[in-house]
Amino acid sequence: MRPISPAPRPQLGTPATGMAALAVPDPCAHCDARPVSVCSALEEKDLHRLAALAEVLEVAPGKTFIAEGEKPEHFFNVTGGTARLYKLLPDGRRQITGFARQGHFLGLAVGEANAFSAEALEKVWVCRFSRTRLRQVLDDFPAFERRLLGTAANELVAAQEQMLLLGRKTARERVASFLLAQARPLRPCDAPPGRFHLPMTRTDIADYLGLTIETVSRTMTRLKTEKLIALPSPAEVVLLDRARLESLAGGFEEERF
Amino acid sequence: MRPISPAPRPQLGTPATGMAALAVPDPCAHCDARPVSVCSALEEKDLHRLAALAEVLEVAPGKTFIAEGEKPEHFFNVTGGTARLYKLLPDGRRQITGFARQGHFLGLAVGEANAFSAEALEKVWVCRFSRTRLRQVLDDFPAFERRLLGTAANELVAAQEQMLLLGRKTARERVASFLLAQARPLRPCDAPPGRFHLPMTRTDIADYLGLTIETVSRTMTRLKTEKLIALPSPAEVVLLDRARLESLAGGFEEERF
DNA sequence: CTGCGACCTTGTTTTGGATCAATCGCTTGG
DNA sequence: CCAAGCGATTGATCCAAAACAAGGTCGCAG
Repeated sequence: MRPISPAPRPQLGTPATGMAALAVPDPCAHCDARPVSVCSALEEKDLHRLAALAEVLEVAPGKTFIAEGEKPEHFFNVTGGTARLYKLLPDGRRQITGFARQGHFLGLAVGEANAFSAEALEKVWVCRFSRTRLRQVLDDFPAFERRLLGTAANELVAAQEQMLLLGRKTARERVASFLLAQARPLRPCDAPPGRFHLPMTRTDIADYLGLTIETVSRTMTRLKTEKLIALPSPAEVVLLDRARLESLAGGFEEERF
Repeated sequence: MRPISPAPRPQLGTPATGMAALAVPDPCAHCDARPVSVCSALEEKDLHRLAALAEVLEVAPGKTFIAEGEKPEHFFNVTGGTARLYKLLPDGRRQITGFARQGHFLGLAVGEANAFSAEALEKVWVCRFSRTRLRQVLDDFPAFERRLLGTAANELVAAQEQMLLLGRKTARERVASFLLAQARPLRPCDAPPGRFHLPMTRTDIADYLGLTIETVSRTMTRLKTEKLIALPSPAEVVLLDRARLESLAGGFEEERF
């Protein structure tokens, strides 16, 4: 595993074309950690071969590029922007199962139907592979398959964490957990930013945390009045007291005053 | 993929030793479907080689064989019995993330710590591999790795379904979904039984569905008085009206009378 | 047989978050 | 400039499920 040196690399919020679409952020200089990605385990020569099998697409905000229940035709690597992944009940209740950012792999779904829908929150760039070629790709790139297994294992861990949140945490604990997760950098070794932008609406946050929009709003307001966070604007968050947020998110009893 | 013909195979509730520990139920005569399992994609000769790398263990009821937060030393294939998989919050709140039955694979966890604990509900038989040999096993058995990826993808789909349940379904819908899932046979092509045994307590069910024990009990009682199910004993369930249960579980509006 | 402990059920009260209902600020388009 | 529309916030009320509280049933050890 080493830097994919001379190839241009996409920045968050910029499109990526050709081979660059498969690239990922530079590994950390100290620990070599990178966000889990389709190709982060591949050598440069393999990247070129893989790029020939892929198409690069730009998805406009609000556009659905994976539809729950439909036959899976492709698999995707998100290279920029953010997408919401969700499931619906027949009466319209929605559960967002995750937000896909740069490096996220979509379409592992086995069987006859996609288990969820994916919709661009903001402009999204994806690198798309034909599903019929997946077998070929896996056979040709053993490192790719190994990496995919690692990706899936990571997602499974995240899904279990989310089940704990949805099944057993209070609204306050859920929002604290969410804000801390959003503050997590793409490369785990980077320092988490104290200030960041939320690309999703309050409705998205509510549907992700199993709450209503009103409860999300009230809870954020309360965290603000308690000086745990600041909200320069509804979509800008500043973490003012990370320690107390961590303790809240982890489900520790709240200290009494 | 074909039957592992002459090898003895474990029955639910019976121990398995030696190579049989790696075996799975007979494939369905009609569709060749089997429960997802470590070895269900392997040829018989590979099974023998793989068996040499594994130990067979019997886990007594109540015993924890994977502990959340500890360094993962092994990975497991459950060959009989049922285990609860759970995460805890510091104050003791518990979320059961799943129940592992015959064929379930445990320990894909990446990184330095197990993401959950696993505890035998009833007597459990597992086939255990040393984690340090995982790399070797994956390298030696490409079909194993492919199967593992399929397993992980299936679990991811189940986890997303559970997130929908925990985030957006009512108590009634959760219990209906749970009962139907418990009625699902190990081989998907088999007809689901109309009557089955619940190996877990009401407390386990509550911690799996994000409810309290009282709500689970009341909801089951109500389904019983409405003749959707019968409960010959607390642990024996008979599905009396599968269609209405499916509709309930799927989140369709309840029909008015 | 009796007493104990686990587990389950049922009744009552409480409450966290949902629901219903405005209002406020932006942005956009006329 | 104003109107319309959308997202966010805030307030008032409601309710599904939690919490609290008894009992009941069963299996088992003494």
